[in-house]
Amino acid sequence: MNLDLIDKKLINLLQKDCKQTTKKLALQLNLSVTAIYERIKKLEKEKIIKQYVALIQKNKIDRSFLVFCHLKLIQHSKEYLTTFESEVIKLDEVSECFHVSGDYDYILKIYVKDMQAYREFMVNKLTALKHIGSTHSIFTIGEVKNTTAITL
Amino acid sequence: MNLDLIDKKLINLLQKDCKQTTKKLALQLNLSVTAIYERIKKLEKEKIIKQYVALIQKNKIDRSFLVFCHLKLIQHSKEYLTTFESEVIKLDEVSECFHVSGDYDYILKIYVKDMQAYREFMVNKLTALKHIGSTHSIFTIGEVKNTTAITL
DNA sequence: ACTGAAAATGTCGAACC
DNA sequence: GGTTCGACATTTTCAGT
Repeated sequence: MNLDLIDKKLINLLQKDCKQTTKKLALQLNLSVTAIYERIKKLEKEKIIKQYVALIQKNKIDRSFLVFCHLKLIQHSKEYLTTFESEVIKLDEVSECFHVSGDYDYILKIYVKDMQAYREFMVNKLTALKHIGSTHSIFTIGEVKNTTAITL
Repeated sequence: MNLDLIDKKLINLLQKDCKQTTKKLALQLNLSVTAIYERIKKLEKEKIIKQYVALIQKNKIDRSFLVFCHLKLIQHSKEYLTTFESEVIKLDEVSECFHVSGDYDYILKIYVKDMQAYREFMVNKLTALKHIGSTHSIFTIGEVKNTTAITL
């Protein structure tokens, strides 16, 4: 699908606040409510907009300690990869997990309450998974930028 | 604020789909529409819910090449840190940037179109910033898990 | 927390530029 | 592609209990 300038602006606005009314969006984009309505429906149908979600302030729910974990498997057979992946998905603390190229195999992004909670997570959950070779944890000491929006 | 079980379930539901009607939420949680309505308002007022956003399918907008970049500054004076941070925030390609402990200073999460776009980003934007010592790029070859939700 | 009701929006068809 | 108009369904919002 081809996105024109208005689509892009619309997407940018919805990435900042998806609960604004079509009326408000229409005003900002100088179009009618119906036109905006139809563009949004199209973006949803084309799955360009894949989801509408609430974002939570993590420090208010005791989950603001962020750790990146670099992880290596003991071996790289397909079986090892898939079993590890299907298991790591289930861990609630792991909000992101990417298979990467380079010195290690995976990067995990982990939100927990504090260092003690991280220790418990490591001991009881992460290193309990099969086929794990080594891990390296990097602790976040400051959030400079953290957005879900891709500016078009 | 103290969250009871219903609040937690409500937050979990809104993190998956924040556009469901209060009616639908009420049914799932066995409460009246108004009760849910007031709980949501409370969560918003307390800033536990900080934002409602649309999530975009990145491959449909040519931004599905994900790179993690580990970055070191040449020096760690407060001035160097703050100027770097205020500059890196402005880069649209950088969706996340965290100050971390360890071998390097920052981890950046960067979404671009492809390797060529990444090269251009590096040459023209990132390494154009002041005070940068070294960078190390890690390329993502697979997305195992990528959620914005924190399960309560 | 609930019921009930008013106000606002969402939704969509139709006629048209 | 865009517009306006209109109408009904649905939701949001809130007062009263």
